[in-house]
Amino acid sequence: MQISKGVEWAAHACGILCAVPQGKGLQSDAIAEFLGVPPAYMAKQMQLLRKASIVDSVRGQGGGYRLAQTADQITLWDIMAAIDGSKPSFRCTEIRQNGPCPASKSSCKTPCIIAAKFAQAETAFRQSLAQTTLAEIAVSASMGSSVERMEKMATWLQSKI
Amino acid sequence: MQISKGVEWAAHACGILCAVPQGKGLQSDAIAEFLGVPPAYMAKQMQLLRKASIVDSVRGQGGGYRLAQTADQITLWDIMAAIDGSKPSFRCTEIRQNGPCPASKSSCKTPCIIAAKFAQAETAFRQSLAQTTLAEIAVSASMGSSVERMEKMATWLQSKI
DNA sequence: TTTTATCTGGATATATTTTATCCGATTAAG
DNA sequence: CTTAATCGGATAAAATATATCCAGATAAAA
Repeated sequence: MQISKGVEWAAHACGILCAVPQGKGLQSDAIAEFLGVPPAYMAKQMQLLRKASIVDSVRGQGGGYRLAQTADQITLWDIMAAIDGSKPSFRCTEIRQNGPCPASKSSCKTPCIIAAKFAQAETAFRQSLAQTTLAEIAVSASMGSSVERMEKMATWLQSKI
Repeated sequence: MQISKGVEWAAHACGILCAVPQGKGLQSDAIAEFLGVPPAYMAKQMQLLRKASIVDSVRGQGGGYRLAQTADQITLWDIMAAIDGSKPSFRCTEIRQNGPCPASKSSCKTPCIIAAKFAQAETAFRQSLAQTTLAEIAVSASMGSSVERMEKMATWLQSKI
């Protein structure tokens, strides 16, 4: 069970967008350059973030992406759900209805106990991610970063917007 | 992010093995028949369960599979880890070290905050699964089952061991 | 108005993982 | 010795993840 790389990229992309001033936008290619990832595929992830209303896009010359919500409203779960989807990762195929001793249709109105337990575990996973906001991530990331790097990033960003 | 079907199959397979009397074994093909799944692939899942010491196998004529531990010692997490592996599903590719403003090696001794948050969420997931034992599942399943079905299952099992 | 820069959406291609099957080797009962 | 079962590896098909490209839409700037 692997989480797509796009989730990692998208999370870092949103982190950069935190530093983009109000009213400005950062291009998809610039984001890809900053993260050192393939631009064409990064663009796909940005489109998924837009569909989920996590970022806004501005078309045309001088356009780009910006956050559609404040950083404390966006959670890691929002980002993951935008990229990977929010369908349960455990797929119950109703095995209990198969074979020589199938459970009756009527007894299968309540979900299979195994599926229920997995659903419960996935809820725990989602809730954990939903407790982490982008704001928290941005702060932690800047705390763990040297002053030199922060200045370098600010300069780079200036040259792109 | 999808959990492999094998996890579902393995969980149900272990459920059946709960009903196999001490000292007896149930063949892989019989398990597949009972669950209505492809025998060859079911056999692969049984081998994974064996590698994880969740089941024991007996080779040769009259052989088969049985639980290697008591039902209350086996958790859903054990089964899932046996089939899907226990590697983290979020893969941190150290994006922060990429691009025009890379983080220094020395500042990357502590894990990336994003990876850390995902690790935390996965721990919540695992702990939730680890709290559910096979015994609990077997009881719940039998509670939700009709007397007719339980008898049918017992008869079928008798014919196979 | 024309040019330029950017996102949009779909088509396509490649790599990886999942799903599935088969077969020879091994083991044990009859 | 013959039969019945798992073991382990090789292989193949299907699905998904990863990645690229291009024509079209849109908007700012010249």
